Amino acid sequence: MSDRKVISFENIKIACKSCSLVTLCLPMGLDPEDMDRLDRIIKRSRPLHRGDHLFREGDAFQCLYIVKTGSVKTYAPSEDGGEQVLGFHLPGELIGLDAIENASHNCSAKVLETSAICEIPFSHLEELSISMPSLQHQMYRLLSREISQDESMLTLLGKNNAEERLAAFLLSLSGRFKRRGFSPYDFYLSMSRHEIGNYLGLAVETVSRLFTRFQEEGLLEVERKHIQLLDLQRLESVVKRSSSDTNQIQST
Amino acid sequence: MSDRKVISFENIKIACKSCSLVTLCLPMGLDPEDMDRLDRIIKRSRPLHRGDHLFREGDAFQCLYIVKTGSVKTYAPSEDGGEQVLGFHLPGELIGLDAIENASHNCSAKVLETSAICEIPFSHLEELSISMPSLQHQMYRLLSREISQDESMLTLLGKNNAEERLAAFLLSLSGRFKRRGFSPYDFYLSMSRHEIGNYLGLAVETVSRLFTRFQEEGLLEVERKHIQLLDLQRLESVVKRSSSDTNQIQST
DNA sequence: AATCCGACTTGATCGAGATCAATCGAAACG
DNA sequence: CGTTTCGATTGATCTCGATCAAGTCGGATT
Repeated sequence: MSDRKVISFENIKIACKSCSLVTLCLPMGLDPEDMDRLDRIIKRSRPLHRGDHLFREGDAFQCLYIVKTGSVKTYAPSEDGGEQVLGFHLPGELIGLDAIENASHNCSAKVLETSAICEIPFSHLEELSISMPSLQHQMYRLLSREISQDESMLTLLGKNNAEERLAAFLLSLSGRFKRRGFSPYDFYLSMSRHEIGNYLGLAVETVSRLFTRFQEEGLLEVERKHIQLLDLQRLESVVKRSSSDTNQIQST
Repeated sequence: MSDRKVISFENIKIACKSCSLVTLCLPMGLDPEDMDRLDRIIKRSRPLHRGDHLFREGDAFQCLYIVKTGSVKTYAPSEDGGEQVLGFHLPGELIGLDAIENASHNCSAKVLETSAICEIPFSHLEELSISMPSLQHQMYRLLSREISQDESMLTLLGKNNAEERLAAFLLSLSGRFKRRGFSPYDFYLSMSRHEIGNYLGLAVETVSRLFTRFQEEGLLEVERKHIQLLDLQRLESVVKRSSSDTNQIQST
């Protein structure tokens, strides 16, 4: 009990109510009693390591997953070994929502670095949400948010050029780090240039060149995976001046 | 009561249990009693006409909408008058799910042709789903399906070229028409070339040229908005041979 | 019937970003 | 500690689809 190692292992198994993510995670806004009930169905396994899968495309859908620490990427593999990266997931973010419908996963999820993950058996969660309106409401909200995010990603891919896409990506990470109490200016990328390019519909070389260019323009400092954003304002203006006169439709 | 006009008007206000869409719409799978309870909160207004809005970006979120007849497009307007088309919605499809989270719509919805629409006040629906587990389950399924669809759209935009995108679009329409009891081979497009291009991240001219090319190749017959798909198999193979060696990531 | 207007088509040209190729450099490993 | 490997960078070239520029066609208006 007084052994340091044991204590640090137990930290991983911390309950929701004591978890620093409680304000932006699934149990957000539940009253203490409801949070305890939810807490009881959540499984907290030992940490996963770089390259481990939470699930693979085609696996039976059993659980939703929440990143507690570390990061995860989700991607849709294609027959020929290629893949489309669908998202990068930071602490507090829910993974697997797209699997509810056909009861099997239609994407894979792989951890990008040593990560602690909470597992939530969906059948229990659904059961619980019948008798817990606030949890049901929270589920609707989170599902809806996922849709909104995918839609803005569709707009990014449909309307924005390479430069705007990368700037938007960096700003998204920045904002999410900030909300989690990390620096919005200074962080490490847990994904490769390849994965960033894949996610943004760009070639690796393009991503690499853009990092170089952004650095030359004084927007950021980059060294391998270490990123320092020097001018958020200007980075935002890179995204804003998007699609100014492309693909417009006259209102009919 | 015996007046033809009244009867035909009442047809629009047909209850879920008598609606031909019942097998692929929100009430799908509910038992008769539950279906009646749901039915009672659904509003069926008079038909809307081409160009009418169901809602606009920024509107307070009150209702979900279901297309009963006709078709609707959803799109995200941008300051400068441009827009990103997010989807085209056919009978039985639910609209507005992305608005639950922040209680206001973050896209607009406009009917493409004279359409009958069912309105479902969300607060009532949520209330109802507390005491109706099957409805809650159905909502989870539909929200999850929307996420899956957006994700495959992301893959389409991220990995597929113009030809593959248009083929995929036509096949998607074809399949959805088929499920609704319409011909999967012969249909009319309710959206313009502009809107198709916008949706697929392509210029109008590209869409137009592709229709011409597909016709030359004997894949389809096109005349204005009238489309006849002559070879679904081959059209599928156009989509399949996608992203064969682009943006692949070696499994690490 | 004339004309007007917007949707669509077709052709010519251009450019952003993909692809190809070479090199570098850091981490991993025997 | 040298060697291997894989990610990242940089340069050169090519290509798909955007853009620019005319036309064409059909439906609506008068």
